[in-house]
Amino acid sequence: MPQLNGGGGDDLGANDELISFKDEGEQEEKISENVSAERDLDDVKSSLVNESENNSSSSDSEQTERRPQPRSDLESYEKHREYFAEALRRQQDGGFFKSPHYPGYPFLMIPDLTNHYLSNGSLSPSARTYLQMKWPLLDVPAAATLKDSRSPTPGHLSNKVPVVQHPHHMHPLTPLITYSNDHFSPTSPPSHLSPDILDPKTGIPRTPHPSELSPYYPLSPGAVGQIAHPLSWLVPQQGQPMYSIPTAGFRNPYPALAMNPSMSSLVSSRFPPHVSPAIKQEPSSDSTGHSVHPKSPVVVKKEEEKKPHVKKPLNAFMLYMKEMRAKVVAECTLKESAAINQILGRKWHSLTREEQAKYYELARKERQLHSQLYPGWSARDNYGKRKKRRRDDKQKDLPEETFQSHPKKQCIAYMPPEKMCDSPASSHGSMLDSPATPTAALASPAAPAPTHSEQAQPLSLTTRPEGRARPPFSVPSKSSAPPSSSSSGSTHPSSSLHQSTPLLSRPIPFSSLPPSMLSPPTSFHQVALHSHHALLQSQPLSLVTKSND
DNA sequence: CATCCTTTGAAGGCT
DNA sequence: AGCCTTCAAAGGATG
Repeated sequence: MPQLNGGGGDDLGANDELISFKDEGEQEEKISENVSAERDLDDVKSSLVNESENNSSSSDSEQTERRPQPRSDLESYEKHREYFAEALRRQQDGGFFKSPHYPGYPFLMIPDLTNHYLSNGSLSPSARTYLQMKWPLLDVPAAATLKDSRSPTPGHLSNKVPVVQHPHHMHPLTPLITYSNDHFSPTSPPSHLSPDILDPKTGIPRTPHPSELSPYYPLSPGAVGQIAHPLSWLVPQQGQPMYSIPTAGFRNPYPALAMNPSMSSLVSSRFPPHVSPAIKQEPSSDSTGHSVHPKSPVVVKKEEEKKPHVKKPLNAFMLYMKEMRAKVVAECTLKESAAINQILGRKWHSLTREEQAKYYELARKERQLHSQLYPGWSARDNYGKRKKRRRDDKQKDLPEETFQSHPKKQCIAYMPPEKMCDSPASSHGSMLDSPATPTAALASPAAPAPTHSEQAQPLSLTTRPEGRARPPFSVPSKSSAPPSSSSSGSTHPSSSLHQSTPLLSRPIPFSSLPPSMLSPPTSFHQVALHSHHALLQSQPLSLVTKSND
């Protein structure tokens, strides 16, 4: 599926996995893994065939391909994942997938999303977005709506949970997807089905030669704002793009960047074209280096305000949060982000090393992309962008580590409502262990990942109150911090506040185990984990992270 | 309306 | 080197 291929040499191609078939061998392997559950596949197949027979309204006689149901019957991509996997395989073998969705465009290219299923079997938001881009008629329920029957949507939430994830509510990794060069137009069929790629004579899709591919996102200036749906995904939230997408039309993006097509599509779609890659270039100089008129502070200030705010790339946890938030929100009665984030924080710790590694890798690519787009950008640039220095103020107010004087509401307020969900208080623990969390070790793919035990175990389940009395397994966070544990953990604001009272608690033994021993989990530390877990669970847990005592 | 809350991770500045 | 601060997302709560 060439039009989905990000093109060769895309070292940023997080999405290569997703939609390109560069490494067919690998793809094949993944696919075969995916379809190895023959029984499921058979079920799906027969189900699809039956449904197809019942619903077949098309007169196509070419039933050589079993196919998923048209929109109304295709409940979800997930449901038919095996089918799609097989279709994909066939496609890679040179065949085509016959789409029932587009009468005029009989063939549909199947994206390989086999690696983008979440653990719950649903597609990742980025994959959803992709699907919605490519298959606008396909109902792809948002994660929030994919809850299985055991977690019915609370009535009061039902009208707030999007049936289909809003395009703008996309996963930040979406830009990493090697979107095809085509894009949607409200009035035209998806371009991947466009006659452009159909052989004009036979009507059969052909594989466009790379040279035939139009420039990625060949939008005319101003087109962005005119295309509501398909491109609105470019603007994540509240009209605010991930990396400040301007309303202005595209200009020639970043000639300085040697970008491959997929990269340029990202640039033109997501990153502010008028932000120079060398963002720190002297603003008072024009492109020729000539000095321009010195500007008054007011003008400079205005221009600064005009300047798009290039945000920090999302880190692994942020990416995870984006992906999982909707799900957690849907499963809980909670809506408050602070509480949700606590849950997510704990869930994050419960992820396996591999699961986390995925996000670290994606975050790394985000950063890489970001740094290529904005070589001169510094996180420092955004300092002060927030309205206020709340913590500065707070710390001025708070003499020392006097949590007790913490005036704000406490998480404890969230305890009751979420028994049903994976609340921070419900099982293993608070995030207070986070300061010692070694996840930073994963920051680089090359870096040794934290041990499975470190991740899977609740770590220090000590909540703030208990935390003050040190848990048996704990050691001061600094003493045995695993390689690198980086400041990360101990650096976030709340933990900073807590630093004088080491809460935490990281179990000693596992952190020093060699990774080979830790992953996959051995019976040894599974047992250990279990006992540790049991111990911790026996302790009263609280969401209170900042106790008053 | 602006800010806080809450999480983890990354980055930069400071000591 | 290690510590500290800020920001990234999110959206209800709060002042």
